[in-house]
Amino acid sequence: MSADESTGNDFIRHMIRRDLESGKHGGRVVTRFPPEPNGRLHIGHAKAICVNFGVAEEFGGECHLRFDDTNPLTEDAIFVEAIQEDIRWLGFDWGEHLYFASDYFEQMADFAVQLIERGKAFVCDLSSEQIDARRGSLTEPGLDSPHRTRSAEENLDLFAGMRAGEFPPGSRVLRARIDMASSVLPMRDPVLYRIVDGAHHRTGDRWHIYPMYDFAHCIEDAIEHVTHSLCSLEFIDHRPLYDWVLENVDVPSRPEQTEFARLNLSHTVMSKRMLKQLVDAGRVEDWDDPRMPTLSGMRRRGYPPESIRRFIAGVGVARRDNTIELAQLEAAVRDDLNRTAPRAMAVLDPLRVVVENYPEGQVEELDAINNPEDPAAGVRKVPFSRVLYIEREDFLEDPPKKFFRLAPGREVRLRYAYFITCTDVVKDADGNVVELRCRYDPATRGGDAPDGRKVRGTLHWVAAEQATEVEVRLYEVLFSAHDPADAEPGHSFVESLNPASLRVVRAQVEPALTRVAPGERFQFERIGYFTADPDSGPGRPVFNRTVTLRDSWAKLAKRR
RNA sequence: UGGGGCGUCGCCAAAUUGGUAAGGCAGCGGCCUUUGGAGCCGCCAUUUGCAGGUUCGAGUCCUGCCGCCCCAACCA
Repeated sequence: MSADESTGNDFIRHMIRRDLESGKHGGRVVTRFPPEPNGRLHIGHAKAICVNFGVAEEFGGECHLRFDDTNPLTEDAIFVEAIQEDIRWLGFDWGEHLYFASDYFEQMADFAVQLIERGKAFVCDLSSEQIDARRGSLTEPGLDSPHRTRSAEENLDLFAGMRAGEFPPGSRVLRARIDMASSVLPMRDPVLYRIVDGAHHRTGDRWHIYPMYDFAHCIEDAIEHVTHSLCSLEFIDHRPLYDWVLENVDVPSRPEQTEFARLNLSHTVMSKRMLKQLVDAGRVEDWDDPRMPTLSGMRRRGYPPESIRRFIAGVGVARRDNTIELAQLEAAVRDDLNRTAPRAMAVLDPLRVVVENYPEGQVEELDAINNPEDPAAGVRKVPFSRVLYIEREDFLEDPPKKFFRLAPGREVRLRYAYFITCTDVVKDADGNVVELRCRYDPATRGGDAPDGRKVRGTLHWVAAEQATEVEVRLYEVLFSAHDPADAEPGHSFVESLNPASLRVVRAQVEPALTRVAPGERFQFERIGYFTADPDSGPGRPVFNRTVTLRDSWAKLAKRR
């Protein structure tokens, strides 16, 4: 990953540098991020956002946030707000440049009239099914509509009728007159306008006709004087139509479309349809469930926005299909959190330890470093007393080779506290270990042995009396399949949902972890990074596991 | 199948006008360590889908194959 957030040498930036040198577009750079307000943003959108805003920033241009709200049937104002919140959170600012496609409806209708007057568009009375039947196939040309040769006067009259709401939805459309035999399917007399019944979240019932993407998008770009219209690869077949519309209508500028490959992430799905299905079926809590690849989900999961930007910069921008390993995203998240997250101790699966030679009733306040990577983070006090909790998996009665933790007769260090030696193991009637009896060495206070003796293991711990029990949500990948969307024929992507994607435990945490605000991020020493969920109450935090620490012991143990 | 896009290390991704294969993630060794974390050091493509050709020289040019993805919504 590069030091700054831009790779600076992907094909798009090369192109823009070339354009700047040649003076194309008057030496200006104007990009845009054009979300449709019909769902929440996900990590795939983050790439488009970073590319568009990033490029504008780097070349002294501007990036417009434009809602592509041309389909009132699927869109909703609540997404307009949510999308802005997510983009701001990611760290981008569109300044004055907030636009809505719906604000251009009047101009678009005028351009449609221009096309009609120029004999480039016609009103077609065919039904959707009939148009479909006449589209031809990949190898066969389509059939001309019987209405293709209507006079401009008649078309103008019919279009005015459509606009006035004189015809029912589906009864007529405005189509471009291009070429029904084109090998480029979007050029086969594409629909430009359809009649829609239903209120638009911004224009209400003012309109009865709505423009299609291919007609609307290029005009929106042109109206805003966008210079570089960057979109995903799937639109490459639409570029001839994008250019055709702009050539046949009197637009104020000539934007240029360039396509790049969208982001795919392993172990998740990126389609809005599938994400919505997970929400609707209750497979996840909501769009912002911490397991979702949505920006709101990642925010709640504890991913710092900076880490997402670094991640996007690290994977680059190119034209080939790609699926990035989840591990790469997690590496970016760890890299950020390692530097910024204060450390604290929490025991997720407590095992009681009694330090037999420690005075009953005594409590010591020991110094603990808040962040070894950041001296400015300072130190805090951690209480130590006779009864403690350690992680159950940090003790093994019969330890294998290379297990450096606690075992009968073995000495380990309690981080920032003392060396302890396990002297006895207490079991219940079923033979389960329920308590450890240990002795401590008073000379090792703070964790250093004055005689210089070494211990291999250092354990995190918590003083039982002073600890608070809290809820901790342990997340894993949502899907166990590498590419869930690529399910076998006859099978659904939901079948590869990971049943262990959420596990809730009750943990014991040190005092520093009880008064935290939602969104605060911590490293639980030796375990992973956690963040306080919005579900947290005063003094009653709920923690989400953001990502585990790298665990070379787990790797070693798995190998044997 | 017509059209289009793409094939460089397990996953991403660089490589000025052809000049002799960056980097990141993952992995593997080692050092260091009061987090089995972090950090540090080292290893990890005689080779760019395949086969030919041009050239002193090809990932970059030419020819022919092979493979993957996208397009037949009144969605975007």
